[in-house]
Amino acid sequence: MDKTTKLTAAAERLFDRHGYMATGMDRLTAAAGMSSRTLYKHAGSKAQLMARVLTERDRRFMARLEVQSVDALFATLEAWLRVEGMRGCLFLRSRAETGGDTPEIAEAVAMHKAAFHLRIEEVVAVDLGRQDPVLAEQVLILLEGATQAAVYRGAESVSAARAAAAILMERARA
Amino acid sequence: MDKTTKLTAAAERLFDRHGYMATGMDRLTAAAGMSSRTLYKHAGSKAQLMARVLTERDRRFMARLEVQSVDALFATLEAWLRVEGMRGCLFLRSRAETGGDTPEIAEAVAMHKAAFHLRIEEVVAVDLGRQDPVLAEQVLILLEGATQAAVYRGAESVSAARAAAAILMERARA
DNA sequence: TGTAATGTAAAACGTTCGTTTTACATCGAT
DNA sequence: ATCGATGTAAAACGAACGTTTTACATTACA
Repeated sequence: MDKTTKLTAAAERLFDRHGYMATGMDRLTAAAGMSSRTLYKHAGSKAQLMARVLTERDRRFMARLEVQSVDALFATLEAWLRVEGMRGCLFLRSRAETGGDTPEIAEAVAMHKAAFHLRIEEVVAVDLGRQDPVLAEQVLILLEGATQAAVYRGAESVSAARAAAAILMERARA
Repeated sequence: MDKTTKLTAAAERLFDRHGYMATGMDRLTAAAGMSSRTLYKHAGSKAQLMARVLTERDRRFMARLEVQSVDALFATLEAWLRVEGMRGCLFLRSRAETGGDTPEIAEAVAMHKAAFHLRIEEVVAVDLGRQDPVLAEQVLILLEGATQAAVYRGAESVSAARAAAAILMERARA
């Protein structure tokens, strides 16, 4: 396993579990199994490491969202949350912890959220046979809400969101 | 204005704007206009200050949620977000930044979210004339989702969530 | 065989962290 | 007039922060 990959994976796990700011570089070196010198050669800085974790996560997450129906979006989210854990959106969390003041992180978050929004608009258009920006916004809100609610309500919140989306889709079709 | 109140208000603003961990005590003393000695006399510790900010915010927020209809919940949320800013849920953010490992904070968050959930179930029951746990869960998800989406989509996300809730309520009534 | 790259282990950098302490001022109630 | 409470200003605490450096080992290729 590549050193950089191992580092990024370890960082993602620790950032998610303990928070970005609360995760020190010593904890990272221990988890990644490398010296701080090697870590900095691959990471550059903590901010760059955070940004790389986000772009890598964006790649993995968006790959899963290549589906054809709104219902499949929720099925995908549920599987994702069960595997990756339910501690809230790592993108918005990074933005909140840095106050949006770290350019490389703010940019990675903005890119992801723009792609996320666009993908949902596309899936809604395919599923519905026409564009519907308001409905897409509602689906986005249900996905964000399920992610957020799952933190304290558990994975069943995705089922509730899924059912709500089905109702909205049904009504939009009629 | 009471010293403790002033401190709590300043802390809430800084925690929201820059993040909990990224806000140092020196920044707090400057913003609250008091020496560190006085600050610690009133705050106890940073964790206790965080917990107090949360319980105080819970009080203010829940007071606004004393409404009789689901639609009013969204009207209230929109007004809240416009006044208080849209940087995500301060409760879940505190939990994420501490990894849930600080008991007093984890407890404050749990209390708030339990009260929040209960209030929504009550409002749904009043509005609908009967209990509907699934619908209440969906309204909760729409409220959480609008709060989260508003961070990058703006306050109009609340309007979209509000319209979605209206559709779900209408269908539940039929 | 030798050299350049890549790694580790560990100390050290200066800064900032949360918190406590020291020394001194102000002020209302007795 | 004084005592106790309450405040400020500022230094100091040890620990942890992100980052760099020093000294040394391993490996791969010319």
